[in-house]
Amino acid sequence: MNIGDVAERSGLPAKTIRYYEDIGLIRPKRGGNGYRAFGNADVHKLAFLGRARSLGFSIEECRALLALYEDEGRASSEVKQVAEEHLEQIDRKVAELQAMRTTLAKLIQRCYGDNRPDCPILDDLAGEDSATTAHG
Amino acid sequence: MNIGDVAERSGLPAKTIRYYEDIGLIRPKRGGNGYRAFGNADVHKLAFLGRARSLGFSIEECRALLALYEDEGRASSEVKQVAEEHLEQIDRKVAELQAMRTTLAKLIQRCYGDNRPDCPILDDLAGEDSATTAHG
DNA sequence: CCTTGACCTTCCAGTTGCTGGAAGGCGCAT
DNA sequence: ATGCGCCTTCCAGCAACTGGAAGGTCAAGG
Repeated sequence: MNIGDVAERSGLPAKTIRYYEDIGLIRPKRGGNGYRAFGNADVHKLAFLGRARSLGFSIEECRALLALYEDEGRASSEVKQVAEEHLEQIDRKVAELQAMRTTLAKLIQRCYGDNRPDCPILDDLAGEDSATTAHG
Repeated sequence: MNIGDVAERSGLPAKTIRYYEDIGLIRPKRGGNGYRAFGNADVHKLAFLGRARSLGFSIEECRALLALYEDEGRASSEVKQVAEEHLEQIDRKVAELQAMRTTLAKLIQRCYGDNRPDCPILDDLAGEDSATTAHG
């Protein structure tokens, strides 16, 4: 199978597949013409990676998950730990974004948004401590 | 004022301040020794930038906000629009993370996390369509 | 047989927002 | 003069790709 087919079947762009080979996530064979020659196992791995990435796992986490996947003797606790750490990471990120959201929404609400220059959003950013401020 | 003082007063690392000069967010003067010579206005701008960044505005959004801040004739609607677009961006990101979170939490819950190899998390990533699967 | 076009290859650069480090200059105290 | 702590510039690297240039390959059509 050539990279174009694999891209279609795995849902990943060809560029990304080449990149994944570069960083050692997959090791497709090569044909006599220099083209990558993928097998079904490669497609399967790539789809695995795509799903893991879509859950937000980093490349290194994906590498670890893939290794666990291929290790018949793994303990599911190892997988679970990777997943739990990632979940915590997500939760931290969500909390951070929610905090920003709260502050920003308050500022927006107080801004008239008309053609006059007075703006509580700018006032806040400028450090005028009116009411809302609660940054980083 | 030297960069060290400004870093302390603005809360931004010296490296970041130099970077902000590089990309044209600030334009401190220079003394005869080649050192940057900051004024209070620079410190103020940098603090503004720090707060905007802490609300998640991109550098380019910060640039726009700073320009609006310095434009006495601005309309607050312009500021509000920048802020509202950023708010929507945040909401999209939060939704994305929540979706990941939901899927991931379900998988984690179904994994025993013991020393046996069977693992619903890996099964899901491998594409075995049991129950939970719903990837991006 | 030759050309056309869609593939494939490699390599380099750019994205975002810094951060670290090397190599060297400046200013003050000893 | 020497040491220390500033300051300067420039180069590299992080994550995870993405775009594009320059060129090789392959199957089809004239």
